[in-house]
Amino acid sequence: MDSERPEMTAEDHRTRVAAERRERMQARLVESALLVFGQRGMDASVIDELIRTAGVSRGTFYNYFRTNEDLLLAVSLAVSDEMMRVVDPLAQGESDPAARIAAGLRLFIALASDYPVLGAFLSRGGLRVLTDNSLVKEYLPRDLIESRNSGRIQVSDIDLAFDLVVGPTLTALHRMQSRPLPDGYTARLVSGILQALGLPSDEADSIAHRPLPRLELPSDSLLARACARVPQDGGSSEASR
Amino acid sequence: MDSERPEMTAEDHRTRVAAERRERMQARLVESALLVFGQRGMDASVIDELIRTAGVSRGTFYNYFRTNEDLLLAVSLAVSDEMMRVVDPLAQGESDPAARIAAGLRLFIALASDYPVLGAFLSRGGLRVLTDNSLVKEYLPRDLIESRNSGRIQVSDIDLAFDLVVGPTLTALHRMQSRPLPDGYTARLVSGILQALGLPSDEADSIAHRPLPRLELPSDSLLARACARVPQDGGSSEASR
Amino acid sequence: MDSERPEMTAEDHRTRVAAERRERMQARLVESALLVFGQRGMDASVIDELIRTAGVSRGTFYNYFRTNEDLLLAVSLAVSDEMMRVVDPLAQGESDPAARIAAGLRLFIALASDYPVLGAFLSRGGLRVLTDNSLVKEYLPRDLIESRNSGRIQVSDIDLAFDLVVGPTLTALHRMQSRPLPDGYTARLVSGILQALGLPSDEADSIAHRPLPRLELPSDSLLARACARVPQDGGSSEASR
Amino acid sequence: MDSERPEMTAEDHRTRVAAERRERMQARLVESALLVFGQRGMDASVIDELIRTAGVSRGTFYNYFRTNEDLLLAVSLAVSDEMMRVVDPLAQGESDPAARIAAGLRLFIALASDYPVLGAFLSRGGLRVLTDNSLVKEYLPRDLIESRNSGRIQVSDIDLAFDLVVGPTLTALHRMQSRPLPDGYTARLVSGILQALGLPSDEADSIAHRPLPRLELPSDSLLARACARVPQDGGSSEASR
DNA sequence: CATGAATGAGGGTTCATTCAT
DNA sequence: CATGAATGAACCCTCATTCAT
Repeated sequence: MDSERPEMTAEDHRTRVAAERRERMQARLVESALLVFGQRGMDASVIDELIRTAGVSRGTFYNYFRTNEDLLLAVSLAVSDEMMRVVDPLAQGESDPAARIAAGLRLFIALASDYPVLGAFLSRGGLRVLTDNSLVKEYLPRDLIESRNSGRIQVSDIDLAFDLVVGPTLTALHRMQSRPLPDGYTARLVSGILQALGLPSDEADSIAHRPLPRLELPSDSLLARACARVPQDGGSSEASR
Repeated sequence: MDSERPEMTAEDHRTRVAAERRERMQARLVESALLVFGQRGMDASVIDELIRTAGVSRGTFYNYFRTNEDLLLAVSLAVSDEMMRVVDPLAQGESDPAARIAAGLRLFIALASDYPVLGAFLSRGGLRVLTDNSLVKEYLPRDLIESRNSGRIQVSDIDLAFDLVVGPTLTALHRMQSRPLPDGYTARLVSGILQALGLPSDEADSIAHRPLPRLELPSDSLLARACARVPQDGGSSEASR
Repeated sequence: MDSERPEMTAEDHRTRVAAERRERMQARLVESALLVFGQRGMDASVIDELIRTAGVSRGTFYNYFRTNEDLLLAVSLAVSDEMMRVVDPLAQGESDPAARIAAGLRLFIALASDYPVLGAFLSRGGLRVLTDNSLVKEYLPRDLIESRNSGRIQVSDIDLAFDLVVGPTLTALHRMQSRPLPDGYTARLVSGILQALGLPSDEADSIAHRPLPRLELPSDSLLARACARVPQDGGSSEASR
Repeated sequence: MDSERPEMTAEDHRTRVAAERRERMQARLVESALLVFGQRGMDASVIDELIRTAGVSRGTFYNYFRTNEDLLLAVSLAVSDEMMRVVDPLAQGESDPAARIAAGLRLFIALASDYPVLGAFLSRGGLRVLTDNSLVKEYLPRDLIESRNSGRIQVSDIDLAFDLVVGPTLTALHRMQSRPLPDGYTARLVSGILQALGLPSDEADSIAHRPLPRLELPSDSLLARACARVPQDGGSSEASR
């Protein structure tokens, strides 16, 4: 992997180093933006605060993003991507689509709870951002459709099912911003959602309280790094699962 | 209330006329602000557009409101007030608290549907504004508590119940902004909500589909006047009830 | 002129006063812009310097002009307008079109010499601005055409004649910026121009040396006011006629 | 120049190769700058466009020029130099200084016409750049003085003569930017200039219409290479001579 | 030398708020 | 009280220049 012709190596090296630096800077900016959007909202004038948070010059920002919205888009994508990579594999462990939905929601809320920066971002962004998330945009409808087709849920209109699922979840994210969710809250919320979809209450309850696998962030996690930079740090939130 | 001493009458008259003028101006500003907030959101730069919409000078605005947020507050209060005056009396017709919640939600959504200006405003405002609304802040918890205490619903945590009710409603308001809700959507949404709260599905369905009284706006309605000033006017939306 | 109905008078008064204030501010800005453009050129970043020169806030500028070019246009128009109102009536005293051209050019150069602010502006603007001037754009072609049609000049191509006239004039404006034109320079320049157009040298000389009427600026003169605000003031320049 | 001591040769070689590379890079930058200045003017933000045009990195630019103005100076010098090397030898063929001036002007204008990149550059630069040009700054005054001293022209003030010559020429360059000069335009312009200087019209005409030698660019011509890189290429412009 | 990321001063523009008339 | 000109802080964005690799 190393005994190349020297002149190739030199150039390769330079190129690779440069690309890595660029990538790290981009990550640093996205990470800072996640913080700032969470604190000030998506419509705030953000650039000044961002570059202070990232410890970077004005010009640097514009070397990476052409505009405010560009940045928001990038953050949304990065967040979405990381959530999917973390939550989805765990949720896919369930073969029952209703259980999959339940697990996904609980993990999702747990993630937002464990990483308050994420919660703040999603809560601030509201439906606008939440709907951009692959987790919500891709996986949820897919699981809802499968649930309906296999008769697991009684709601035929997928849009309607979507509203019944996403609405309470978002409201919970919002609530979480002012104070941590009480013990068992999330499971009971999800149970309610399943009942709204037409599952019998005892079954909903049992599904919503199954033990959950442990969330594991990737080593280069955006969320982990972003949270590490907030003054009051978010401890673990066993309670909210 | 009127047979005063004659020499006072002239002054009284002047005072009363002035007060009425002031009131009318205030109403005009709030009405315009409702439009503008609905179109551009709560964080937008609003004042220029507002005074143009109201056909009023900059200075006049500041004679009535000290600041941007002041205005938002006033609009929220006015909206809240009118909604309560319209929806609540009708909902109170139900003696079953669960049915009262169902009727309230359906009327609420129907109102937002009939008066798109209201829908836009509430959707744009999200939980931030919705939670300020007396309808939601006062009446809903009251009915939820009563329902729980009388065993009509199985959710003991009122906050949780609140999330299960408000979340889907808000999501529906949001959905409505891009396209009218399909026929019967609202009733089925409310049925789902009731099931989430623990009602059996057949009972939830039956309650959510009961005939509704007709909405009647007060003669000096803020909503009616605001909607009358929008280019494409909102027709009646029987469908969404 | 004053015994109107009182309520009309009051409003009229207010309206008129406001309009006058606005007009004065606009004049002040244009006047300052004339200075600044003359000192820094048309492409310079001008707004900061302008508002400092005018002693006015950033916002005020934008209440009157939407952009840099807007301002340049306004200044060009104002300058053009004043020049026409000053120079043209005097030049029209001549019935011979060639003599009219000669008088116009000499007065034009004398004006730029007497009011260095104008000279700087026109010199800096070069053909771009000069060609926008009605004096040059309207009157000169008209007189050239008349001269040609009556056989006073031998150049049939009006564009060519235009170049032969405008070119040296502009160069003289440029020269004037570094040091005052020597005595009789302008007359000799104009004589050369007339010869270029085909007049015999003795006739050209005689026409170019005729006594000139005295320049008289309007009482509210933009040029006078602008010059009055320059540190080293431009004295009279008998020499350059 | 070549029979050095053998042990030095290797180093010499390296040195010479490096120097040549440096020279080629410098030429490439100047060439690109000529294009860019011509397209965007002297005051435009130029460096980004320049390095894109030259296909070179930011840093490289600063290895050759310390600043923007440095670059403009270098381009002016290079342009001036090439023009002199092309035009002057041909003009010196005339023994009559007036004819020399005429030939120089016509060749100058023809050059700007044949190589639109040059025309754009000079027209954009105006007197600021034109006056820096050796052609104009050195040769023209010399010929004017000789003409005056030998009684060929009647204008005693050399500055005045200069204005009468340079002014129309510059205006013609400007005109040429919007549309090609009509047939014979240049000759007639030059005839007018000679008349302005005091030559009789028939003589001026005859001098200005003498056949011209053909322009021949050096093999490593800056102009040729620059023009070759412009999308729509400048064909030959026999017309304008 | 070549490279291109980083810098930050500088200029443009908006908009909530004040205040003299 | 109505008016609308004036204000200036706050933002957005560009681009000449530097510097580590």
